[in-house]
Amino acid sequence: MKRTVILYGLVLASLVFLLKYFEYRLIVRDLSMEFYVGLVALVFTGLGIWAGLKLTRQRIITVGPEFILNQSELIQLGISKREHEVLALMAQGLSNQEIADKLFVSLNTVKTHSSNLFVKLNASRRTQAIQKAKELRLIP
Amino acid sequence: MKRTVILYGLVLASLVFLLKYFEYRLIVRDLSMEFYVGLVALVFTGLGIWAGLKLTRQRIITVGPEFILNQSELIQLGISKREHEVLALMAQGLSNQEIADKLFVSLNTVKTHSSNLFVKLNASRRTQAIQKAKELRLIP
DNA sequence: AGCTAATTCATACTTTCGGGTGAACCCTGT
DNA sequence: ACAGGGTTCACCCGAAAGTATGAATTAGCT
Repeated sequence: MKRTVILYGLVLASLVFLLKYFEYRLIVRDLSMEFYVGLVALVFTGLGIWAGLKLTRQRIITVGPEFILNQSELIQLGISKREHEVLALMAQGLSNQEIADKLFVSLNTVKTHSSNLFVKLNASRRTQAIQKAKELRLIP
Repeated sequence: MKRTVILYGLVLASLVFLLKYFEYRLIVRDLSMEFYVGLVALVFTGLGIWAGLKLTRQRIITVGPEFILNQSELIQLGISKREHEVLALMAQGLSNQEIADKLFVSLNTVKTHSSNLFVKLNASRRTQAIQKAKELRLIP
């Protein structure tokens, strides 16, 4: 990323240098103006393509295993922190009792959280809630 | 893809047109040569970036949602076709009754299949089975 | 044809889930 | 100080899920 920007700057600088040189030759050898501009256009098009690909290649690689929490959807559905925790543990295949133990709360509390989750996610089963939550990128 | 190339051509053509116009102004108003060339460079850099991204976007999309069934693991665990079907429907958030209806079998049959699945996947809950199955790439 | 694995179904029983209701206790912001 | 949302917990009840066991049928393989 940084290297790409620096490289781009270097190429730009050297091109400015070449530009001046060609400008001199333009007067001396009377090269056509269109050719000169066309060359610049061509070079910078290639440069643009290269820079664009370089700058986005990172994203391409990290598309697979990357997880970005959809916070807006989380807010939209009104899912609280605790509920989100329960949802995540649910998706890992834990039972309500196991979730309760992990969060140091009672089984009933977990039941309340999950019940609220099902309403908010419009689901009637935990498996359905997990499926929907994954689609909405609420959990990895 | 095709549209991108055509669009690129159109932008190029209109830029040639603008070029001629500016060339005229250059003589009349004596605009700086460096400014003129800089403008062309800038525009074509942007154009290059845009074209490059457009032309490679197809690849980016198909990287993520690709799913390759892990057949060897499926055989290793001794999971049958029917069991695999049940597993897939399970992961979609369906209840045993819904799976039974979809496969035209009785609820008891689905229960048998799922019970066998849990043993083979070493899971004690359907959510756990789903989680493990996804890790092993048995389901998308 | 005979064997094996897969598929199907049933019955009975236990455990887990999910729905409904009510209530206490914090925080936070007005 | 009070309202509101979040968190916590309890009790009850019915539905769904999971366990165990047994058995009939079908399909593939030798």
